[in-house]
Amino acid sequence: MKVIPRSFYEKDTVDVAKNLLGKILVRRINEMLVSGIISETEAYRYKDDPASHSFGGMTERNKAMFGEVGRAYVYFTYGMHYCVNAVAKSEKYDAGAVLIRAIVPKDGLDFMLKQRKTDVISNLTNGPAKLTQSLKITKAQYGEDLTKVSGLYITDGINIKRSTIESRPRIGIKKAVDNLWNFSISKNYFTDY
DNA sequence: CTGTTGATCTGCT
DNA sequence: GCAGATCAACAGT
Repeated sequence: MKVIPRSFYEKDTVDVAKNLLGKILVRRINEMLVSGIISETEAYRYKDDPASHSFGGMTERNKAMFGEVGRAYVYFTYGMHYCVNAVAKSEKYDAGAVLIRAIVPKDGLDFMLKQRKTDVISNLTNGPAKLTQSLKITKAQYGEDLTKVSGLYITDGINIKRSTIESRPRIGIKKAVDNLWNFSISKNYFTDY
């Protein structure tokens, strides 16, 4: 599997969100690999996106969104949950990131089950805070380079046809509801597979 | 400094 | 369907 180069992330945040579907999110802990196929993403942009963390300008928490593309933006929310984003933006914007909302478990099932303290595989990584728990992603991965084989990176995966991508309003968002920036692989894609 | 709200999930009702 | 866990940003005092 080839690691995805930085140039992949130097495009419009919304396009990168779509392109990330089907790619593999890989977490390396010591020599062990834990990974999954990215099946749902959301785009968060900048001044034109009131729902984005970066909308109000740079803060200590969101500064990764203004930094180099192809890096991880990890944030803590609701007092107990972490979520992962891949920093991605075109030259037109100073900030932007793609939230990874769901993956399909691939390698390291045992580890994930242990992390989540459950035996229901379908409930392992089907939410943004669930997948970070399964892959043991925390603030320690803040700013990690996703374009190199490091503790956290993204590689090539399966090919997704453009027509099998579904768009919806982003989940749990009240602002900018007209932006259909939640992207997922149609369930039919997996049942046919 | 204080109170509210949130890109959430779990467990109970 | 709702409370609880309880951190960071923000608006208001």
